[in-house]
Amino acid sequence: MEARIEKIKQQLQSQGYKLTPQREATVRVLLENEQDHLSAEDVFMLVKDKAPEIGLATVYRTLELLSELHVLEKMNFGDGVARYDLRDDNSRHHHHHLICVQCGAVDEIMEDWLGPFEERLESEFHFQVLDHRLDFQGICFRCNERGKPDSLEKSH
Amino acid sequence: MEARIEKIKQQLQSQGYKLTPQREATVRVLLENEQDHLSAEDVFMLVKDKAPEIGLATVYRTLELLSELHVLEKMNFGDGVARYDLRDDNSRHHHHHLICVQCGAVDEIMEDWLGPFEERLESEFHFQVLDHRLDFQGICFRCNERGKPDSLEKSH
DNA sequence: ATCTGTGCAAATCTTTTGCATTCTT
DNA sequence: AAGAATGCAAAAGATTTGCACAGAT
Repeated sequence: MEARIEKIKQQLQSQGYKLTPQREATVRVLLENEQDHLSAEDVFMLVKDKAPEIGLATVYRTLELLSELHVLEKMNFGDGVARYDLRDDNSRHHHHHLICVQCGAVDEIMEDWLGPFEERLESEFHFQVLDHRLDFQGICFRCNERGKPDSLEKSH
Repeated sequence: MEARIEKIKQQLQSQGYKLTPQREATVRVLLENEQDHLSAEDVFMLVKDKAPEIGLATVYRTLELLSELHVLEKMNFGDGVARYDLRDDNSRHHHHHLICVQCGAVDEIMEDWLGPFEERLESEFHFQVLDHRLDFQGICFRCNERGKPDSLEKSH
């Protein structure tokens, strides 16, 4: 954790920015909730516990800055708010999302299935791929289990 | 075209809704610009040519209604506005997007590459897939050509 | 008459911006 | 003192909602 903060600090400094207390508190919240796809409002509320004087605008500015540095990825799952994902260490991000339409959970698959397709895009479509995004909408395993704990259960 | 409007009319009527003149004008705009991923504002301006008295709220309500009926898909490409895609005739939609980060164009690939993965998700992850979304960000063939018309051109 | 749909304006919600103040160097 | 960063409040932009009115059955 400290190592990752140190790294982000260096990414900021290499571009002339500082890791201020507010920015650090924001980054810590993101690290502590790495799987959670927080919205700006979510981050704001969590950061307020650590640094109650912080303003919402600062959170937005920090998230924007970190997105520009490719520390975060700004995503939109269609619910009207932007959500932020810490990126894997370097450049491209290689995971996919499983979005449950029932409970709203967003799980991640930490594999990259798209390499072969990206090659086809470049050779056949002359499209130079910089990044990708793959989301599946459906019913997650938790909701599936809840609905029919096992095949022995009677329906009503 | 008329056949598709007729079909949408029936989808509406089967749920107790009517294809009013405003709704029909909206649908026609969507059909005429099928590849264009229009925003609500875009649709509004185009519909105004056909039906100048229409209100923006009506366009929003129509787009929302058609999305609920799965005639349209509401998408978000990250530029702060929702965009709408006519869906292929029936249920699941099977095309992918190539989003150019340089000129903003959104092209479509009318193939479905994900069938095998969806099977894996169901068997390995117990995730019941209802739909998916696959977007690639990169540089489109047009911008690529503009940048280097052919490989004979010298760089500066 | 009733019920759906519409236009307009106001309200709401998320995000951005202006500006005076604070912090860091 | 100078520049960067912050907090607050106001502004902006997209979308939704309340409501009186128009249209169709």
